[in-house]
Amino acid sequence: MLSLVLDGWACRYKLLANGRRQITALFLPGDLCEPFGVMPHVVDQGLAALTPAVVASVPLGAVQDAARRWPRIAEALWWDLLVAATLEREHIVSLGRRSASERLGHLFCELHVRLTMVGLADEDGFDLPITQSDLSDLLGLSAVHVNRSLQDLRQTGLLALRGRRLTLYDIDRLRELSLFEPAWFHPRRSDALP
Amino acid sequence: MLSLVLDGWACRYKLLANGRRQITALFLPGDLCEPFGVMPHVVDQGLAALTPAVVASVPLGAVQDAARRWPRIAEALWWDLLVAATLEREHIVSLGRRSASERLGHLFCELHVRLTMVGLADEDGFDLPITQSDLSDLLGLSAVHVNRSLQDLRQTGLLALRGRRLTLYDIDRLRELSLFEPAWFHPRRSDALP
DNA sequence: CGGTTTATTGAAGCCTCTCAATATGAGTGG
DNA sequence: CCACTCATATTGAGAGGCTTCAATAAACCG
Repeated sequence: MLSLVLDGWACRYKLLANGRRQITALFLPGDLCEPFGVMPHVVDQGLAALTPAVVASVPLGAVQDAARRWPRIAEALWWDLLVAATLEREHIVSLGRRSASERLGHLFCELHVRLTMVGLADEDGFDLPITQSDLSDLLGLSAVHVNRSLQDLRQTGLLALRGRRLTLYDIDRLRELSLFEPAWFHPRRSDALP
Repeated sequence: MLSLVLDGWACRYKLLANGRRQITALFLPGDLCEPFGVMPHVVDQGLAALTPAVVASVPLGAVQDAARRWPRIAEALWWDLLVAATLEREHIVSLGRRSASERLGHLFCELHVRLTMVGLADEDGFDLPITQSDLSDLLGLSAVHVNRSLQDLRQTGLLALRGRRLTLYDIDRLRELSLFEPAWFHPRRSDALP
């Protein structure tokens, strides 16, 4: 089954024996929950909706047929695979080598790019429908510290977060602070086809 | 180009603007540096040898031909893709939700499994040819703290590290301490084929 | 409106970091 | 075989980032 998020936010996560949760990937509207639909019986991680969500499920066989028949579909699937892998690697970099504020800033920059691509963000910002506790599980922090780092970013005048709306006042400065390098977002499609 | 490590250890890494390095994936003998050879013009990360290494390079075209002609090859490539992705996700979990000692222990457990699969480890342990500084860049820690956590593990009687040889005295206890769950290592091959 | 989730704040402590110095080891050339 | 050098490992001390626990405020929901 290939799962496609149509609306809402979802994630893949792992629950450790000691009760801690780490979110491994975040899925926005338009995202595939598994690259290529591959990865069925790998039970090591769970899938969850972070907001009410609408998800389309396509049987693997249908995906394979479509990919075989229309090269553009195969191309899109490879493209998705590449982007997802890149995001995952950047996630590792964030958790390993970025401070709390940098992680938050980097995430917001990434979300801004991704949401813009599907028409869910404008220049000023976007809707952030998940909780600070979710953010903490995504960024490997405690919820309390997420809250405090968020306040730092606000007091620096970089952003505002009221209700569910995140407003970005100075994206360039936020990117600089977060060591965000959007270069990784543009692999050339034609290279992806095996 | 699909790169295959024949001997030695290599890695994929990212260098941040502030000079910090994060290793994103570790490649042991037998590993492909890019799943399916995909990912050429994605310039966001670098490839480096951590020890003197021998690497085979296969032109992408040849890989595609082979995969098309012999299903077993395609199957193996998908298998590799799955395992690499799983390792990457587990890496995220480690960086986000495991302490320094747990990260080290988990890494050693993982390496023990992977090296055993290619005949480079026995029950007692294996050769660890990389430096503590490399370990720190892999685990998102400082080199100093890697050293101290290593000493903790030694003093607990779980392992020894003399020269380049890592000896594991009590793998079961190490796995428990590190929240290592080898379940993720056994997706069923037949599920992988798209 | 009452009840539940989420956000915010305070205080204390531990884990991990940085800086800096020393020790150990490996490899080289004399 | 020794002296020298460079990389790696180890140790100490102090600081800071982040965590935990716990309490309060604010927002959301039926």
